[in-house]
Amino acid sequence: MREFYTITELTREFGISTRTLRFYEDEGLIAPVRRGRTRLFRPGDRHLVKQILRGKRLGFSIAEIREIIQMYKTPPGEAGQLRTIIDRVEEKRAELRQKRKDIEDTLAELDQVEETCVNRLAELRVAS
Amino acid sequence: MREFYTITELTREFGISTRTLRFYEDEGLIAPVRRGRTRLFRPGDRHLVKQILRGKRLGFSIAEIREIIQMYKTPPGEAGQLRTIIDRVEEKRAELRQKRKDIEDTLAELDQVEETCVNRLAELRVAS
DNA sequence: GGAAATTCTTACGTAAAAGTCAATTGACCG
DNA sequence: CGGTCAATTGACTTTTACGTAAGAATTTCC
Repeated sequence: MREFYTITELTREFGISTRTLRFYEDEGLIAPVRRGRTRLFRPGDRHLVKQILRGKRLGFSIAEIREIIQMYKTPPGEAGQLRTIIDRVEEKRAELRQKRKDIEDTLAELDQVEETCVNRLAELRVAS
Repeated sequence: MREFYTITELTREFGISTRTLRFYEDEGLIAPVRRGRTRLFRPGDRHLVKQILRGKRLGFSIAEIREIIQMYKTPPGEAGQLRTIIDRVEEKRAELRQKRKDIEDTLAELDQVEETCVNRLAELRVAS
């Protein structure tokens, strides 16, 4: 595993722009180190970018993604804080399960659509 | 099943604004009938709204939702068109399967977070 | 060592998806 | 018939998530 990635290496790997990565840094989602003014992305930063893009695909806003990322960085914290985190984790899981159900429902309806199409095609073949 | 719903009935049921429903109409996602200038939503319109909101939860844009909705309205079409639809259905399914995988991955990471928290809580209890 | 490429900051622009506000217009109720 | 409540259209505003452009500083390559 490489020690550092340049910004354009990551933009190419993930198909995003430099503007986007800098924006994510402004938003506090990633914090690459610097050599002079130039950003150096560590493997951990790269993994964060993956998680961010995964969140985006699922329709989470930057603010929501920031919350999720903060969960990943579980701080040593005291008991009350730990329980708060556990609660938030459960909330996010509920959201994700809802999305998963939405997906299953949509997939089922698309199956229906395809079946209808296939049947009509069969009818067309019989009629010809 | 009721014949018609008013706009505010639907806004209350789904927790959205009248502006939103009118916006969806402008965008061609729904087409409620009119009594004078007032919109009357039929059960079919209501179901469409459900599908739209499901799409939104999954992070689809209005344009993408419009595409999906058009698939549901499978037209009688000729063979070539039917095959085009089948192809598009398969594309959407691929997208949905990607999202489902993203969800599974995120859920797994959240499980990890929770486990870490629970373990630390246990340590705290031992130390006390 | 000079040109070309990469990176940086700063700032303004924009598309999508509504929110908000204003001015009407019916529709119903006592 | 007067009032009030719900609905409509139209215009302007806002927020999010970047795009784009300008100009300076580095770095890299021949």
